[in-house]
Amino acid sequence: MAEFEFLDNNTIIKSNSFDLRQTLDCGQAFRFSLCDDGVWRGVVKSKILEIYKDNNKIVLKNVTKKEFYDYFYKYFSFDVDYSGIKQTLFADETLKKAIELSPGIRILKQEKFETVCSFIFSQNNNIPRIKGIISRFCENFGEKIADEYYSFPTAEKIADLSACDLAPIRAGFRAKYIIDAARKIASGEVDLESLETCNIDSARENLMKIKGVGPKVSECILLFSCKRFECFPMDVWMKKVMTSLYPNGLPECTKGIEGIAQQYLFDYARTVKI
DNA sequence: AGCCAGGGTCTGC
DNA sequence: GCAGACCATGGC
Repeated sequence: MAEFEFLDNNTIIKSNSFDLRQTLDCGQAFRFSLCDDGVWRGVVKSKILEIYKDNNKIVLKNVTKKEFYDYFYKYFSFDVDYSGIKQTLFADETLKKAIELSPGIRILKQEKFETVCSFIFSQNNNIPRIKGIISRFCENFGEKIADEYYSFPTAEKIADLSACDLAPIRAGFRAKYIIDAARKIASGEVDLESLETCNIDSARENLMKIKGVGPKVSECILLFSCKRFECFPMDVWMKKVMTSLYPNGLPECTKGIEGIAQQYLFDYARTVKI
């Protein structure tokens, strides 16, 4: 059976490694929400994405075959063999439990400037408030697409502002970091495009030229927008995981895909509250 | 009410 | 190199 079907301008996905809540609301993306009609909506590349589950299939509404293969195929990591990865990680008992809890997590390949800003906003912050700040950021400085839907602001637009212009979004001390990020990205001092292919340590160094981007935020950017699966963001939850579940370090089976293992463990830690 | 949050910077040893 | 204060804000 084919993994994808294309019908009436909708893309239909059949995969047992894709759960909408587990993927869109697991702390990697902050712009999706489950609406009252059961449809997940969010803005990606200035397009309102509508996704819902229909029996065993997932429907990407108004996404044509061409749009899917041009962009969303990689956005949703369908070029990644999740069943193989899960099989590899099953070698570890704890990871097996984590994966069985949330087998439908996928790491997204999100837009880079959006991911940089999102994880700068995330610093010393909680997920509900991160969403609020990002939402106000888009409302104030993005383009209106439809009622209550806005594109993510461009680096060029934000580069022309100053920190006090961001007061309405109530980002606190993070506002000045966003301005610094936008200016360095708009000027080319920090090249986001090279992050996917260049040496991983120079990718990290490059990102940390931005004020407010340290080790944890740079790992998140590389993992959630560049598919650098060896990156391993260490937040307070993952510190708990490491001290209580892996005092001797990560198991061998995670080698090269530490970031994917991390996302299962992050969700597991927050759900079972270890 | 007070602790905490997908941390980083700055200062002082 | 490393510990500790400090940072704005609001969710719970």
